[in-house]
Amino acid sequence: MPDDDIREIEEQESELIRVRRAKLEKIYESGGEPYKSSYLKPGEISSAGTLQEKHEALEPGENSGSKAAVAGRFVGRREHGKATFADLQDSSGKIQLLLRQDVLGDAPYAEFRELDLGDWVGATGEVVRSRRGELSVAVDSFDLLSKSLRPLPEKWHGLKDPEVRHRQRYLDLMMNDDARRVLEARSTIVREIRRILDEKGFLEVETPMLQQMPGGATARPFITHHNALGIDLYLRIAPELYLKRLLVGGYDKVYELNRNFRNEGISSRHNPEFTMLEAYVAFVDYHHMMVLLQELITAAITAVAGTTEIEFAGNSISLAPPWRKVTMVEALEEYAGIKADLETGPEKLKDIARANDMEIPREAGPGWIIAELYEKLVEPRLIQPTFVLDYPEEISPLARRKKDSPGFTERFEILVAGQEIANAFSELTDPVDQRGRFESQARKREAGDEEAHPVDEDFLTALEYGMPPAGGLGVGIDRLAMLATGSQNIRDVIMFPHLRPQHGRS
RNA sequence: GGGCCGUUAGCUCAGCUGGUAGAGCAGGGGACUCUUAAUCCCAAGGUCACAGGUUCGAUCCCUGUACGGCCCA
Repeated sequence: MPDDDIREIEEQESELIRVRRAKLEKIYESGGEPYKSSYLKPGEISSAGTLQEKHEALEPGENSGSKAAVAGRFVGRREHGKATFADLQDSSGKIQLLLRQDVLGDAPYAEFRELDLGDWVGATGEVVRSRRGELSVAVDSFDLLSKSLRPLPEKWHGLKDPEVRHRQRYLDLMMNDDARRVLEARSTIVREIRRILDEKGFLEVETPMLQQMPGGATARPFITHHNALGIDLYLRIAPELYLKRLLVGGYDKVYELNRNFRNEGISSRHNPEFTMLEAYVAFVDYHHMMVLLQELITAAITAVAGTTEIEFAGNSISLAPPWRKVTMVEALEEYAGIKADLETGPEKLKDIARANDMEIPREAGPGWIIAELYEKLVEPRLIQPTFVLDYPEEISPLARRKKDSPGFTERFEILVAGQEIANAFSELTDPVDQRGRFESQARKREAGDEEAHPVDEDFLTALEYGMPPAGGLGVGIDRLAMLATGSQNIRDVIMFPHLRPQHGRS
């Protein structure tokens, strides 16, 4: 890059950045290295949290007599002429540095004053407690580990702009304890779920993300392309059909905790890629999956919140089991005052739907209308954890039919705070029935329903070899993390949520 | 997709039915050896998101666009 261009770019930058670049140049000119390769040896650096714990008993004004090394981002400075207090932040918290010109020497003290907030710094010295009671490292030596060229967001109000918080998550993590707490809570949930399933003898597996036929859910997929094969592939909308193939293969407890991709709108409750737990257990039906789900969800929430009693969007929610069970048809009557089931007759159902401002696609049958009424009128009102049972067959092409309840399946969802948290059913294992379901989905597809399930011959072949009776479940991990942390926006529980591309920036 | 709201200094925010913008923090210079939003003094910092329009004159009024937030579908 010609010098002129560099100069032009620098002129466009703010004064703040230019000052930092000048300091960087100065360090190079004096033979310094502003980007070190390492600091001390592993184990020699103490975390802020460890020091705070270890020296808890140290009295204000008292010196511990023991030396320590710390390393972190330089985030605060209070200068008093020949003495300076500084704050270092590491992943465990903050620790104060106390620097004195008479201890450090004139030149190093002046050098420290050249540091900018945001720089990574390492320091050694005696652990002391200041007269005002703040645990501190009385610095006898320090090193600049990495120079920061950009100014930090404001120290007191922090970084609030949700757009910057999500686009530049690293700033959010630096500035907002709450952002760290929420994202770490998500990690806790995932760890807890894995721990429980592993203890129960489940096998964790990974099945294809790139699929030739996107199945296992009703949703529009992302399309991608395989150059060598010359074919389009789809990012999976669900792992379901592959996990079931593993049951055909003889595994009796499998799970996958991984990403799904659905090509739909982005909102405070939808990210195009989201994390889902899917688990399958051979020889059980959906009643068993209710017990398992209750255990998983209460354990995950408790691991984060310490209790099953949580607050969400102004509601007090008790997740203590057992949770209430209600069928979809019962719920529709109880919460919406609508008496409707598959006996009601298509014309009457359509009248009810229209009376509730619903648009009815041409290919929609009675089962679809009932489910849609339920979703629209009942779901938002299910605040306390509720199992909603027995979904119409029409919208459940992979679930087993419910005996004595024609047109319905052994399927349930868990609703908490008006949101679907989990979905489960007694799996359909009958290959002949499954083929019929696929075919009726295919007819919907032909009639214009882009989300209808395609006929998957390869999966049908697998089923024809025999799949054991099984219960299966899916849990939306992002939704669960929202619930556990009281986050009302899915973007707060995803490290790097999808945002629209910005104009004029790469 | 629709409605409402927002976008002003690096960050957090003010800005009066229209007269070319202010504060705090951060940054620069100076004072200060126990502060923790340190304090005090001085100086500096702006394409008021972008593009049009109305007007003698627009951060302000109007239209459109981009991005974001909330609500609805």
